[in-house]
Amino acid sequence: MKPQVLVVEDEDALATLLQYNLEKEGYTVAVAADGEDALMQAEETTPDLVLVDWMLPKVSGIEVCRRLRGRQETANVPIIMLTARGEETDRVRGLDTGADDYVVKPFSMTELFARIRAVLRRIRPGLAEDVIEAGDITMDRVAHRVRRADREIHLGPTEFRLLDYLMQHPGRVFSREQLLDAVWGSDVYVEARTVDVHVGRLRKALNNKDERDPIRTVRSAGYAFDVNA
Amino acid sequence: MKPQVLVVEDEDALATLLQYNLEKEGYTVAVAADGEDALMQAEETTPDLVLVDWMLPKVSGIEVCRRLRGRQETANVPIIMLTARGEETDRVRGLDTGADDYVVKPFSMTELFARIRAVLRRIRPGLAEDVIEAGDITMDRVAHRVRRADREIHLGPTEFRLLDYLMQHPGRVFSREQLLDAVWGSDVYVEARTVDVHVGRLRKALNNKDERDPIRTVRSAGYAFDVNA
DNA sequence: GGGCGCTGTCACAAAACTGTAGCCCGACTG
DNA sequence: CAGTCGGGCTACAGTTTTGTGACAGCGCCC
Repeated sequence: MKPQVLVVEDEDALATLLQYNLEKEGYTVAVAADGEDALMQAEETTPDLVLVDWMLPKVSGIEVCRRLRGRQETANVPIIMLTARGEETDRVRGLDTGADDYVVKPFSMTELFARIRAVLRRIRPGLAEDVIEAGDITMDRVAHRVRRADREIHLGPTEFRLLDYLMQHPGRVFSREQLLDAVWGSDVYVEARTVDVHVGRLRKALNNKDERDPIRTVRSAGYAFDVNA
Repeated sequence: MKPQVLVVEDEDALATLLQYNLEKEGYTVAVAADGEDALMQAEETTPDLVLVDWMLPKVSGIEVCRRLRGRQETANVPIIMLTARGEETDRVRGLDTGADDYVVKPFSMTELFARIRAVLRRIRPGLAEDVIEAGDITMDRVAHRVRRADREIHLGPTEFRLLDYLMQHPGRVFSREQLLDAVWGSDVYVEARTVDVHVGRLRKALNNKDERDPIRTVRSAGYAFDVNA
C-alpha cells in the first residue's frame, strides 16, 4: 500500500503544495493545521510518516514530536521536521526529541522525497521494501505480484492495495472506515459495506480450499491480517 | 564491479534524475555540482566514466574536460558531454577537448545508457553488458538485433528501446509515464496511451501464436516484462 | 514524385473491475 | 426462543481500463 503521510503545517499554501506533490508521488496524505489536530489524526490513522513544521501555532513542532513518541501507537512512527533557515541551531534539539531527519526550508520536492524515502527505508524497511512475506503468502510490490504457496494469485487493483495495507500492519484490526481512508483514499465516498465485498473477493482469490484464511473478521470492529498459522 | 560514474551537473532536477536512473541501471554514482567539485571528486574516486554538462557555473564543461585530461590519474577516463540543442556546432570543439561522445538534450535514458555502454565498451571493454537474454528471447544491443527461439524479430526503433528497457528490469512494473520518460525522453509530450499501442506492436512482433506473451499488463498500473515461462 | 517504414492519435469494442442492493444465516440480546 | 444485528455472498448494471485496426503525417531512399 501507499505509505500514509501526515503533514502538520499551518501555512496553507505550503500544506497544499506538499499534499499535492506527495500525492502525485504516490503517498496518501492527511493534513493537520496544528498540533492538537495532528495528535488526533495520528491516533486515528497511524501514519507511516509524519512531516512536522517546526513553527506551529499553539503546540510547537518539538512538542508534537515528543507527544507522538509518548504514545504507544505512534511511538515508532518516523518524523521529519521542516525548519526554516536559521533554526538550524536547534537541530540537535529536534533530533533529540525524536525527529528522524529534518529538512531546511526552502527545499525542493525531490530533496524532500529523497529524505522521505531514506527515512522510510531506514526506519521501516517494510515500506521501502519491495517484498513482504507472511506465512506462505508473498507480495511483491515492484513486480506487482502476489503468490501463495508457489501459485500466482491474481488480484484486481483494489484487492491488491487492500492486501498490501493489511499485510503492512499485520495483526492489527482496522475498521471499515479506516480501510476506506487508507485503501480507497480519504476523500471518496463509498459505502462501508463495500469493504466487506472486497474482503470477500480477496479471500476467494487467496484461499485455496483447506488453506487457512489469513484475514480475520472482528465482529463489529473490522478486519485484520493474521500472520501465523 | 559496478562501473563508477561521476555526474557533473549544476541543475538539481536533472542531476537527481540522472543519479536515480544510473543507479537503477547498476552504476555507482557520484554527483558534482560544479567544476571545482568535479575535479576534486574525480581525483578522489577515479571514476570509470564522467558525464559533464556543457553549461556549468564557474568552470565550463570544456574546461573540466581539459583539466581532467591534464591530470595523470584521470587522463584516460572516458567523458560524455551533455549539450543543449543549438550547442551542437560546438561539437567539434567538445570532442577536440577530449570528450569521447556527446548527447544532445533532451535525451531519453535508454539513449544515454546506450552511449554510455558504447563508450565504456570502446575504452574499457568488459565493463559494458551487450547482450541480454531472458527465456528464449535474446537482445543484442550492439548488433541491434532481437531473436526469439532462433528466429529473427524485426522491431522499429521505439519498440527496440521499449523492449530494451523492460528487459533491463525484468519483473518490474512501469507506469506508462515512467516508460515515456525512460524510452521516449523525459520531456517529450506524448499521449500516455501511445505506450499501449507500442506495447501492442511489440507483442505482435514478439509472439508467435502459442508462444507465451512475456509482457504482462498490470491493470491500472502499467506493464512489466516477465522472465519466466 | 512515389513508395515505404515508422509514429502518434483516435475511436470503438472487449475485458476487467467496482459499488450497491438484497438475501441468508449465524451470533448475540434480553 | 423470538428478534436484532453484523457479515458472507451473489447478481448485476455501471465504469474504467486496455486492445486494436484505421489513418494521417513524416522523413528517407530510389
